[in-house]
Amino acid sequence: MPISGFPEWLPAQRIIEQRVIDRIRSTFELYGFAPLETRSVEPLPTLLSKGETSKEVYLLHRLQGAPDEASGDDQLGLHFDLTVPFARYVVENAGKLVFPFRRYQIQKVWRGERPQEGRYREFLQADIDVVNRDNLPFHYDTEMPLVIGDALSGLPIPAARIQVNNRKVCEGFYRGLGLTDTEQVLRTVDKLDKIGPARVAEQIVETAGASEAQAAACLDLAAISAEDASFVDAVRKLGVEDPLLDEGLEELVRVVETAREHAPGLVAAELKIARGLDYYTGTVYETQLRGYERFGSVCSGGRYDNLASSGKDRFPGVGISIGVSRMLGVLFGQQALSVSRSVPTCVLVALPHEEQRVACDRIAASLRRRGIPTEVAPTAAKFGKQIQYADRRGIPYVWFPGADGEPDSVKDIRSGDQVSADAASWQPPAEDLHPVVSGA
RNA sequence: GUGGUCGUAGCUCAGCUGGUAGAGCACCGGGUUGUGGUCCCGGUGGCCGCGGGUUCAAGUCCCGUCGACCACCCCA
Repeated sequence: MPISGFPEWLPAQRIIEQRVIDRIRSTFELYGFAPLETRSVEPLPTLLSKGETSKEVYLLHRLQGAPDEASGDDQLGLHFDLTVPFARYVVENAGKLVFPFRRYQIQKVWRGERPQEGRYREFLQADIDVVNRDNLPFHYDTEMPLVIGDALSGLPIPAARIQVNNRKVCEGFYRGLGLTDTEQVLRTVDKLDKIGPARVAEQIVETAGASEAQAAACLDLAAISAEDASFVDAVRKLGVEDPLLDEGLEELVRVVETAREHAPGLVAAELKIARGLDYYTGTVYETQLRGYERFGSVCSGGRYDNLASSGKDRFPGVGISIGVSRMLGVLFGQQALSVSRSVPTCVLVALPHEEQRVACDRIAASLRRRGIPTEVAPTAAKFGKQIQYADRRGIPYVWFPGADGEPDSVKDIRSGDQVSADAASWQPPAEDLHPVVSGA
């Protein structure tokens, strides 16, 4: 029986997942991010340092643990994301790392939430971050969406749309408006798509002590959206003044304009985007796949200026994380991904008689030596059965050893074409060598 | 963690106001005695998610539980 929230895929799905991971990984490396893996567990205080997620952290304890072992600062929990462990790692290894430090991390994380389609308790994230000592130049904020756009655009999935906002814009705007509980306003505005403008305004008035005019202004800000710098004018028209607002607008423009040059259509300034964890201090990203908006963000992150520090050293960072499991879970659920075969095998060597297995193994070895994934038929069944064995798995070629000094032959079972072949030199077309993932 | 909908064969689903399980596809075998897919014939396959209760009798009603999904919460 399945365990709620802990998905297990079929081999065909795992092949797709591995392809996706390969693509993401090679793109990350193309941009110079160094590979890193951190342990699965962190001390509880580390995990909780970022806010209200305590309910969702899975604790680790021994079956035979001592009774007093079950509490205190030495308790361990499975990590909730990859950013917090990374921040801890950076502080711990600051002396050995070279800054600015850019790394990627592709690992499972665990959250004790109620599962749904695309929401799991154990899932895979692919994370990039850049951290620096003291001060992190802003241009890294502009680089993040480009890397993600590059990684995702190489996959047979719907186009990604990265929505960007900057918390300085919202906070500055709310402050300039005279509101003090900017966090609360932000949380409420975040529900805009779900509960609608009327109820958001209501709740801002109720929970953040705003006047109706102030609430209306917050909604006006949230309604602004643009794929270029034109959003600045729209914000200015609202007539709110605040230095933090200016700073945020300037930053947001740089993200949007940089993306506009390198990847038109990928990034949009969307001033209603608020979320992400509460340690974000500036830029925030949230990504949807076109046509799959209702399944939420498949990739998000942001700038965090205060996550890691040690003594008087500060390590500001910016990062973004692809929710690989969510993305795939949702696409699998809609049957939006397929793979050409459910095994890596390219060639099945047919077995005429059990006594010829040694010879068939030799043929297989010869093909494998040249990188062609090959298996030998499980039994010396009728050739029809052996072809069927290949067909059901999507294996494209069946190899027939030649009888009595005749040359071997290889059959493309999709077309039925069969030609003479030598195991020492035959080569399949490049596109048949490995399973091919495609959309729908 | 709270609330809701749903769980019948590998898959998609029938099964009436309770009367001890069915179809299509898939799978296996044969027609086709060593080159598949089509077609025809035959066959295997179910603790009706699991546990308890009500009843002479439960797939059907009730409770619990596990799972899937949905809405909150939160978020990848």
